[in-house]
Amino acid sequence: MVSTAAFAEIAALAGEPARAAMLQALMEGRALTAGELARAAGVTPQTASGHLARMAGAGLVAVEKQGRHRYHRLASPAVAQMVEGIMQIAATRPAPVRRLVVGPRDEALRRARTCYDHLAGRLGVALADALVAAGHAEIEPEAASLTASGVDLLASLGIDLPSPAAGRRARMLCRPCLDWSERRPHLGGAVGAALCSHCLAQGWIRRIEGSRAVAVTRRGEEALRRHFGIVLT
Amino acid sequence: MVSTAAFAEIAALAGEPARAAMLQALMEGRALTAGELARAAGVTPQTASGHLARMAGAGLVAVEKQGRHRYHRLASPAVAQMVEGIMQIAATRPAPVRRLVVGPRDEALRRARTCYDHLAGRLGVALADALVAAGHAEIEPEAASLTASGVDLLASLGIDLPSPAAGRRARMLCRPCLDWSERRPHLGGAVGAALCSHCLAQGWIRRIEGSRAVAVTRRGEEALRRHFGIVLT
DNA sequence: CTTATGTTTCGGAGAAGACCGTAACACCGG
DNA sequence: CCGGTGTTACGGTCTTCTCCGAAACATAAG
Repeated sequence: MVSTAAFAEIAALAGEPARAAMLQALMEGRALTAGELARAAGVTPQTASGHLARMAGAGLVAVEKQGRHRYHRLASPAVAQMVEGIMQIAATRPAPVRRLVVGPRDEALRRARTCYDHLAGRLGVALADALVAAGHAEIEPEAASLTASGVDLLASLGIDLPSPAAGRRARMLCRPCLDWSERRPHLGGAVGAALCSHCLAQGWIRRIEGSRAVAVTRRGEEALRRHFGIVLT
Repeated sequence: MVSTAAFAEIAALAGEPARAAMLQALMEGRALTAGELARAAGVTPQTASGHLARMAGAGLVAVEKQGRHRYHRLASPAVAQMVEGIMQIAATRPAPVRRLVVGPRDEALRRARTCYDHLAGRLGVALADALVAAGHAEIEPEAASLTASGVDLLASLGIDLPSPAAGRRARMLCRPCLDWSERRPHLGGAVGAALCSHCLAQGWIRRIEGSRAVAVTRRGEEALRRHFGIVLT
């Protein structure tokens, strides 16, 4: 058995508000400094440092020294998936008191955001829906797959997909990810990551500072409409 | 954002040793009484009762009254997936002190066990490998799929698969699940569950009391060899 | 009705852990 | 070599939460 103690320790690490906030902040996929994470969690740098040391020791975050900064990121996609899993449950909880005022920050997040390394929110779901509608993908809650035409389309856009099994297969299995705000699956995993980084590289979207939200640029709107037929509301 | 508070609350619930033990016990997929869970966690019934009430309130476990017993089970497959995700990380942690003596109980678990609703351990992985080798399935870390021949095979064995999209598609996407003891993917999700329950129903395997381990019966050995070409070491 | 079993509620004791202030330590740029 | 900034270590306070004993409640059986 995965020792209950080890299980509890990992979960307990994620179960403290300050550390939880840091993990969520790291879900934007970038590496952040201890100071940034301290601000994100609303604690002093000393406190954050202690938390980060513990999480690093447990293999939740990886640290990279660079000059006088120490960049922290999630240790692996597996950790991101664990965080996703917890968020999934947390999101299905009945809201204790329905927040009447949903800030603009929330609205931006629901519209488009990153989920570790891929796109989520209405944008992520719209992208997934568009691919399915055009026969480029099959997406179910448990698994997903790019069809041959989907692989071709992405290749024609210059998105280089990882090539498992020498990439000789026309179809390509990929990971679905249940969107917590839309409650519908979107594309995650390596394919989702490739799509997301391509959108960023092409300037179709850009990150909004200090948040996991992303903004769709004017050029992005046009590109998404032309290539995928998406018009984001 | 999924409020950090909600996220932390869920993780904290899973992060207390007694509750963690209960969640792990519930991963065998059956509904257990409060008393059984108390024993599994090594606490008194009063303590367990309190924990279970909190977890039920948070939507982690579902309760069903039956006479003077109250049966508790994981509230949803999503919760099982969250637990799996945490176990994944806990399993990759460097073992603090390598346990030299691995009990027979551990050996049984590594050989064959249930993972919420499907098979895991060497049996689960061998089953997955056999299906892949025979061209009945494609399994990758991120996603998996039964091929047309796989769907036919299972149908011919009398395993009724869930039929998404009216089941008119020959192929069937399904969920891979990384085995924590074997570190390789096996079949989970609805297809894995169908396979597992069929094995149980046919008497090919039987549960070992008080554990997530299962034993392969003599009849099961033969059936697994005949239908899938599996010889479990 | 009475007894036995399973479960929940209540209250207090005890332990664990988060937090910050202060101070020391590393590294960059000049 | 020397400020300035980002980060880590230490010590003490404080809150939080787990845990069990005792007792009440619910249900089934005799």
